[in-house]
Amino acid sequence: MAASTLTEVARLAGVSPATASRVLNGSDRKPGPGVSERVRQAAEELGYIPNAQAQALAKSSSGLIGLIVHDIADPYFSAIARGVQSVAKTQNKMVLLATTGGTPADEKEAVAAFAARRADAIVIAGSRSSRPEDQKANTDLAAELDRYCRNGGHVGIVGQAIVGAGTSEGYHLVELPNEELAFELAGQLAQLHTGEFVIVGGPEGLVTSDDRIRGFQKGLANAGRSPAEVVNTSFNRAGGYEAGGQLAERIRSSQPSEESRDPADANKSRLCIFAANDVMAIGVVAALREEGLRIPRDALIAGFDDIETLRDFRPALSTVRLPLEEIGRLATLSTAGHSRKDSLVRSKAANMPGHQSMGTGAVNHNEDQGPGVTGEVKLRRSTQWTP
Amino acid sequence: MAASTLTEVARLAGVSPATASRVLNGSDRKPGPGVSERVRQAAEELGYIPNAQAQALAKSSSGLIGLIVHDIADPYFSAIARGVQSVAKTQNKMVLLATTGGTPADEKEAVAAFAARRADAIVIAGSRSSRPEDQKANTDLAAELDRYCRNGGHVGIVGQAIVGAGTSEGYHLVELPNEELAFELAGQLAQLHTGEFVIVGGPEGLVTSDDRIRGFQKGLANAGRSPAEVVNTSFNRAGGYEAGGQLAERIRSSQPSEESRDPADANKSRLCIFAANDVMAIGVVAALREEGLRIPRDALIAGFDDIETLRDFRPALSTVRLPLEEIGRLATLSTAGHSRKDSLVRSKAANMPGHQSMGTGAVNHNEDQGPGVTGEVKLRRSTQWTP
DNA sequence: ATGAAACGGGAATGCGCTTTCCCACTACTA
DNA sequence: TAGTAGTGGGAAAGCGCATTCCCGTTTCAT
Repeated sequence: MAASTLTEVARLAGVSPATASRVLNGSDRKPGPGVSERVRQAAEELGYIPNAQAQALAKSSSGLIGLIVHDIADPYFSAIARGVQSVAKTQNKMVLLATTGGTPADEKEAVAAFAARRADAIVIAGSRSSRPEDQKANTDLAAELDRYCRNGGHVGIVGQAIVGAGTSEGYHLVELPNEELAFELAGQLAQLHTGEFVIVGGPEGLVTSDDRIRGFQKGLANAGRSPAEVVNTSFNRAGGYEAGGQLAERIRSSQPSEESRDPADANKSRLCIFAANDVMAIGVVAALREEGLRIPRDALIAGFDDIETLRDFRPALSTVRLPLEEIGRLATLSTAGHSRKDSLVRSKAANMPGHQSMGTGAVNHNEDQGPGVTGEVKLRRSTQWTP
Repeated sequence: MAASTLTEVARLAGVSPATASRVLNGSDRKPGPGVSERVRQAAEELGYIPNAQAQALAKSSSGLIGLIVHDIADPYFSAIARGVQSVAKTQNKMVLLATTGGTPADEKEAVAAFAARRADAIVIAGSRSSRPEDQKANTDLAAELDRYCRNGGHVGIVGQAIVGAGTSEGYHLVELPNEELAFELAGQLAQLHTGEFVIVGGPEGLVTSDDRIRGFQKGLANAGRSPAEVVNTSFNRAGGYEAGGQLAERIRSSQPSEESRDPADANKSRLCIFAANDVMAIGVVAALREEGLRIPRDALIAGFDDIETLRDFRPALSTVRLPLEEIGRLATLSTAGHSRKDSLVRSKAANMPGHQSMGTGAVNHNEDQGPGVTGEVKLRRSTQWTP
């Protein structure tokens, strides 16, 4: 018992397949009411479901949106995925998922697979890699994307432009103000913390991480502070946990003895640890606590992303809110044309008030005045420490 | 500049499309080495990417796995999605995502859409609804699934069987021992908590929630405790937060005055709140804290699922570990045939030691000895309270 | 009343690929 | 040497649908 076809429906309704096709889909030609009714009824009777493959083949448009993420279980990506999914739904499209672990080679594979499926659009989330060993794969990825675009595809990129990719028609970049927001976060933290800073970041060459680290360092410099030491590790909870273990030792050894401890200078001796994302920050906290240290008594922790499920964490992380779901929406909308008149699209905010020396020049890099994303620093003044 | 076709490759290589097809895909007929080389080179030169739609149409198998979830940003579902994705990758398939918010009508739509795309398999995660008003939609869903299966599709269902769905060949159920594990959790909690219990659950008729509530109540009864009051709300953080607000008042009003408070009887006056999932539990905690209450001083909180990003929450939730990623894997594998000899598949553990009165009879319901899932209670003995 | 224009419907072609069927040719065995 | 099995390749028929023509009818303006 195979699925019924349009031809069968047509035969049952006593019309030609062409007519059946016209009534069952939104064709511009509208058959007569009597005929329409018969066809619709026949379709109902047979439980007809159009073969999307055949449709796609015939009109070379698949109704598919490809989404590329590092890891769908990472709350950062799943939040973006929700945004993508939501606009896909409004457009009657489906989203095809590919997870790559961040490997450019896998991303290239995914793009090829999406191209093979004639996806109408591809959304790439997740940091680029600028590591030398990934350069070749990045070039291949760029080439693959170029080809996809030349064949009429649209791609929306979240974060950073893909190095080596041409600026052809189909490219749409949703920039994330990682550097700017990290800059601002550093500035605000520097105001309430007089002690030392340490940065826990992802592996060198992970652009998102590097951007945030760079911004943070610049923010410190701008506040007249010396650069923070950087610990590079993996860009996830495990990495944060590992770094936290190292830092715990260090904190303990540099701590004043229990007797001489004075709440008044706690702030000076205390470390402020900036983790390049919230999940890492949580890992840091877990490790520190496991070593018997207490937050915020022994260290101040800041993260990035403002992950939803982590907002109820206590003491609350200082972090930076990124509207992840909207970012996903924007990236998807940008591929659908007409995005600039959409109300969801706002101009990118200047996130570095009163500071021009960062070298980025104009804040909005988008030549085409494309969608911009605004974030927000969420500072937690958990300066008081619990003994 | 359109994408190149197989015919073009064939022409460039000086062979027929048939031959080109044979060399570029794993056909059973292997053309001569010279020819193969020419074709492969021509394909390379043209940057040929096979049109998956056309392939799917021709061999009526799409290489697609459909995944239906309530909300991809919910960590419960994104963990399952990761599992699905991982086995999809090993099978060289792609996963198509549909989010439904739990509405059976939307789930039916999703199944139809997947069927239209000729998905090789469909995995449905997310609780069923047993509410009367959803009955019609459930029946429709079952019918749609039945049809899909009769047409050769395979479906893997996570959690509960879909009411009204026939037990045809393609059906595979990955049962979750929600009731059993909640039973056990209640038993263990009853051992360390002498006070009252309250249950915060999802809306009545949400089967997963109902199962967990029922199991918990039975566990309490088995421990000689009176049934807990049940607060029904939405099955997410917001619901937990709302319920937490109500409970806060109640806790405060029933609390002994500050002066007469005696740590010795804290355990008796304290409430133990079981939230039907971790995210709700976090919501409860957030609300209680906002009302000035402290955990675990003023209340004990337990959850369910053991969500990864929530494991570092302090004080740690008592919860139940469900191997979500593996559940996703199992559900996907079950649709691929041969799952029962797979090493990942273990028999379902009996999670109700020494207790036979629950009425479920044999613990393993799977007639076909299909895959089973084992969970684990994670009790947190945070009985000491911080003043 | 007669022409053009609009309309409702069907036949046929093609989307890009797989697969069956068929043919020519080689390499055996008897 | 003749007959047969095996082998590498091509021609062609779809897979299920959209769409372009094309044709017969009706409607309207002239």
